[in-house]
Amino acid sequence: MKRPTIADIARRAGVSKGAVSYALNGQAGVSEATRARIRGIAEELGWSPNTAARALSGAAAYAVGLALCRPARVLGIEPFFMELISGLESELSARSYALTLQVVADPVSEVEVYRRWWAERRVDGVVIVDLRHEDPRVPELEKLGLPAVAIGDPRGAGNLSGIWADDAGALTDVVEYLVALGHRQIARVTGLPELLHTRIRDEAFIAACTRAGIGEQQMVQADYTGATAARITRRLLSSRTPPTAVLYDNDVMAVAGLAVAQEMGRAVPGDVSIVAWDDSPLCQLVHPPLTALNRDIAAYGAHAARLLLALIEGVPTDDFQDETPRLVPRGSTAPPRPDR
Amino acid sequence: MKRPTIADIARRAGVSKGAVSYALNGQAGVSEATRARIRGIAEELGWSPNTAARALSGAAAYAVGLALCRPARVLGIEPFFMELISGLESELSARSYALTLQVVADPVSEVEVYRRWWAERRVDGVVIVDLRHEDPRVPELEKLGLPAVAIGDPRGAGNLSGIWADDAGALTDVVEYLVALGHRQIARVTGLPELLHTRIRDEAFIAACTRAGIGEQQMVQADYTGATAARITRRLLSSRTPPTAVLYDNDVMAVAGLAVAQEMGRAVPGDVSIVAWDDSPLCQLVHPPLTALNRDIAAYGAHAARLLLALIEGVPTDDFQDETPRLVPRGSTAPPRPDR
DNA sequence: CTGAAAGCGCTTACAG
DNA sequence: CTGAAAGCGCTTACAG
Repeated sequence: MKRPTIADIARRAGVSKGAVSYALNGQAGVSEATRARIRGIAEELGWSPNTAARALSGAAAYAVGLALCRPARVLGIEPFFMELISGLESELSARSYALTLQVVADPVSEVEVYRRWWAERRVDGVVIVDLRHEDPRVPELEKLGLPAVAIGDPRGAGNLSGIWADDAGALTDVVEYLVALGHRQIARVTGLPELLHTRIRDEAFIAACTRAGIGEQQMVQADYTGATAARITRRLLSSRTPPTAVLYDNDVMAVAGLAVAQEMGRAVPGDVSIVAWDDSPLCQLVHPPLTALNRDIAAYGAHAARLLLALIEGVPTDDFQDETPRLVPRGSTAPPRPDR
Repeated sequence: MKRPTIADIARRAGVSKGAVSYALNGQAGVSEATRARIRGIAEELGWSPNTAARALSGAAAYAVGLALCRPARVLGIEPFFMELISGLESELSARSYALTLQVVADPVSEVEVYRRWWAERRVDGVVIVDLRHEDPRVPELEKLGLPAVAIGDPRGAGNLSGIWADDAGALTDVVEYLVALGHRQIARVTGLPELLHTRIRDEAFIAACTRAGIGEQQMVQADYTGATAARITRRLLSSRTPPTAVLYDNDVMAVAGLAVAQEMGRAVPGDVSIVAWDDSPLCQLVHPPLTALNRDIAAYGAHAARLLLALIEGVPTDDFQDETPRLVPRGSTAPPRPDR
């Protein structure tokens, strides 16, 4: 048998379709008694709204979009994205919003996807990640008028609302901790240089090292993959004055760095200390477990979803600063050997 | 300005809306000349179909659903899901289908999600993963009539079409390889026992060991998490007759097992060989790199999407057997020490 | 091969 | 507080 529509409910309740719509959507226009009766009938009939019909009538699509611009292999191994998705989901599904996902090859096709989604009214809003310096997506989304929340520093988010955390502060904490342990030769293996947070961390790293009177700090650009991090780490550890501590911009690279140290017979943390940005379960999977900057990525996602839903409903919103990543010391950091 | 509709195109082309619809959807009913002209105008106007209107008219929703029933932390760390999603996506987006994702807490709410999706006509079909023994989702999906493709052994998929691979064969390969290396004490750390493929691998493991005349094989139930695998591995390696080779049911557990061996001062592969099911990049991130069963998960996803799309379009389909996972030997396996 | 029309299931002004 | 009606942008029989 066919699924019930509001017309069925209206007939059964002896009211108009309009009244049913008002009753079911919690809008003014029906008495509480009628509303309760209509709700009861809807429940009894097992009614659920046809989202297509809703969307066509100019109401929301009840869906939120997320486009991911990373190659499959990188997406797979970095726990970040799935944790973010879980966090988004927890808020969205509680409000019966669906999450529409698309993997894209580059920022240009990402903008294309947003344009299409919005034109087709597939989504009511989007969450963007990996904010870049002068990010082309920001003006484009503003122009489209598609509600959007950016995960990243507000300085790069234009008029979009954003969820952000104090990366510079967190990075400074790490440097000061390593300096306090006695390290003077500190290296940083960075993420993709075009990403805004990479720049912010770069600057904080240099500033913190300068403040500590360290001139020997090194930065090497990488790309979040284990392969690149392994190559760089081999080079760093083979140099005449190898660093005594290395800070990696994600968990995957830090794990790869640890493996290279082991492969080269260097003790961790005896010969070299290792710190990972992003304390995923990966960091506790290896031996020694990695000292890491911990942040609750699922919470980021949940906050982003809440902000976006508010935006979609026309509630004025502001940027949301999430917790600053916390340094969690584990077995991969220690004072450098005295002879160094 | 408002986005163009087929009415705008029809006016401009001097034809009816119906003709425009036929032309744009590649259906019979218009001459090729008219079709080309209408297509040109649509392009010029920047028209894109309103999916809500399409769906409401009884056509497809142009969306496919995927519900994931794993806790956020597990989802995050196991590369499997993101790779599967990437594979699905590659086929779906090429055909302008969206992927709708939802994280659910248990199989019961998973079925609820399917019911709602289908009632709301949010999706045209779904892909289900982690097939269980006597999986309740299978009869439910059959009853709903929601097109569905299962990733898993056809023996558990009922009338649903499935993408599967010969897990038993792959597991047998591993055992025979280890036996050929000289191992007699082989342990297997399994995945969730309620999953169908866990049972299939269990049986294959016992059969292969029996064929090789090995009585000492051990199986310990685990849950894909590093924490559980670490605990089990500590116990295994502490026993009076520790295994000389351990086969883990996913990459995460194998990496955790390696870390425990290192923590306990056991050499890998000298004291114990390690094999991982699922050769994700994780396996090559650690030292020594892990011998693993390699399969192309993105390809699984792509095949599943293709099968589902065919099903949605009413094309008769059959199960699809994907490649058998290939054993990739790396540094974590070797003959056992002669004194053992 | 083409046109005019009904209808999908909602929402939302507009009258009462 | 309630009802009748228009309309969202498509698709698809049904006539010509």
